[in-house]
Amino acid sequence: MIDLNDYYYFVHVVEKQGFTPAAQALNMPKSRLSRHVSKLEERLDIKLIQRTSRQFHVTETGKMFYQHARALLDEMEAAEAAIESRKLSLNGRVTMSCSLGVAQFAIKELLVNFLQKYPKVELVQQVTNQNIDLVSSGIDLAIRGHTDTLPDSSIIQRNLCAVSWHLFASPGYLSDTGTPRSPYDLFKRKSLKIGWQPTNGHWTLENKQGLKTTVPHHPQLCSDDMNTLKHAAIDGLGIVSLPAYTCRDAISNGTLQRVLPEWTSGKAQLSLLTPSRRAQSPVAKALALYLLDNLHTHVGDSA
Amino acid sequence: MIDLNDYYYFVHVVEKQGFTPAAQALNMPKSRLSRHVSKLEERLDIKLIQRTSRQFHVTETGKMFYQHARALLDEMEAAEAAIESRKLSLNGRVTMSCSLGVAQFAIKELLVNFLQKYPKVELVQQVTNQNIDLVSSGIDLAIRGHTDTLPDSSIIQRNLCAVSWHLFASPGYLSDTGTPRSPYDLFKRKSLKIGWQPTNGHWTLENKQGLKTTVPHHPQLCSDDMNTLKHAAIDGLGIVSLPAYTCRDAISNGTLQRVLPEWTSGKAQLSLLTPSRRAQSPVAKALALYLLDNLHTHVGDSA
DNA sequence: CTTTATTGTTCTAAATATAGAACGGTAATG
DNA sequence: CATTACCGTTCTATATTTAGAACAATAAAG
Repeated sequence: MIDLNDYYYFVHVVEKQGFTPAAQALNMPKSRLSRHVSKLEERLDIKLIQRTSRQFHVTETGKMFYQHARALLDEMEAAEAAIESRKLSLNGRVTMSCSLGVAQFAIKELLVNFLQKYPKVELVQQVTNQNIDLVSSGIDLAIRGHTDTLPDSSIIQRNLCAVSWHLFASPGYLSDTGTPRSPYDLFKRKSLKIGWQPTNGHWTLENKQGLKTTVPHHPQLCSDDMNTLKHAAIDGLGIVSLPAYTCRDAISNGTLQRVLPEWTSGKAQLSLLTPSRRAQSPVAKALALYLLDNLHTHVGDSA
Repeated sequence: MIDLNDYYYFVHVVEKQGFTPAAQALNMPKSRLSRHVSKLEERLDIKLIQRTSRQFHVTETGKMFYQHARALLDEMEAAEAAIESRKLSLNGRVTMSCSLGVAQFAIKELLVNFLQKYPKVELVQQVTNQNIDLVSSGIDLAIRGHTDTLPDSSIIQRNLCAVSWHLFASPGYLSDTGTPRSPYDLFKRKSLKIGWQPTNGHWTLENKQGLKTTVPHHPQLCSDDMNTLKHAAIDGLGIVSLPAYTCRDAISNGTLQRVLPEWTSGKAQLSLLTPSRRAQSPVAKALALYLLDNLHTHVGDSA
């Protein structure tokens, strides 16, 4: 079977006029080069390099093959360079908006990766839980979480990923107060609640069979900040409903446990909003693409 | 590390619009394609194909990379086609001349391989032990064995390989008559001799230290045909001096043994003669090249 | 002529890639 | 809504490839 790497090895052996110099130029054992070139000759059923321990001569056929193989490698170098330049050439400023929760839990590492990949890009991030007007604020793209379909507008919306909300509590809390077995075990429990309007709360639970149950609970702490609620839960203050991805780390290191794993406490959608597809700068496009390509693996339900 | 095969796999996945169709087109498990494309993306540190179990989307970067990768594959196909066409396109007649011994023992398999590689080539082989005039006989190339340097002429000469002559005899003969320990043990032995002029013979032996000894022997059979002499020796008729390569098979299967392995009974040179380098047809060039590239591995002392 | 240095090839334990099946996730179908 | 069919990924025993040393061959140096 054809092996394109043979081309690579062959070209270097020809250009360095020998196996040993090629091997040290490529920093690999010469035995490998030897076997690859032999394999190539065997496959093509033609001698490309005439060699003894002291002579090195590229045959006529070998010279012709070298021309093609060199062109192939040039094409490879062009491809690699194009990728690199696409990463390096991207520059300029991009402004984005997102909620506090998304900023803290969903895209933190992603933005760092993006900026490392495109070192000339400047990113301005406006973190707010209010919905603001993208166009008048000069924002290139925004991430919004929502439960229902967003209203039509001139804004371009693209679906990023689905996000389930789960119930969480600390292992200590659960062993102290008992692990709930059904939604009814949650009735009027002490809890933590996102947002402060209203100050009393109820969870709408849904299982895989599609059954829905609404359970009232008693929030001891209401906050806009998911991180505050999460750490309150870790400290054993009660049960909290949060997007699944916000607690993935706490679940894996055991500081939180999922309550009623068969039930979800909400289903939201993350969408990417951009003012208008035409006017987008290359940086904004790249960031949008990057988020579309990668966010779901960091945040999506299936991740 | 860079792996050019990744380009190959990537191009096919893009062109077939999926891993499964590409896999069956290439007749390989899709798991391999999956890992290769993943590896490529990881190395380039960029997503090329956005894929879930039901969606397949080549990213902008992926499309650009595809253009280059496709060009690379085109170059590969050109290279492979050039090799094939070089093999197939070669046609026409080539006439060569050589001695009976060379024809029987040195180039028999080589010529078959050559003709299999270039199916449209016709080969005319004139086998004779006489030196004939290449130009007037319309011979494209000749192989000549000789001990001394050939006289200068308009003929192009290229060295093919050095050929040592050794002494051989059958194991039976040696056990019957005693295995010689030194050249003197050969004195006036019954023997087999190449050529018939003169009908009495003497061997000129030389060892690695450069010592030379001339020993007279008594030929019971003189013949121009090495094969006749070889089989006479196998049948136990006596000791024979022949080019080493003619008896390589008999040595390895045990029907002959080398006599006085420290001594050679002559040193010859095989040369390739061509009328004039300009006037050569492509076929003649190819055959000359083929013999230059391969003969020494079949015949040369080091083979 | 012997020694030395350097070449390409061969050998073998260890690392890597592969084939094929099993898997988990998703869209279309009844 | 449950079923079916299909897609890409993951898993794992098997097969291939590799690195590094040993090797054989050859030309240059002493």
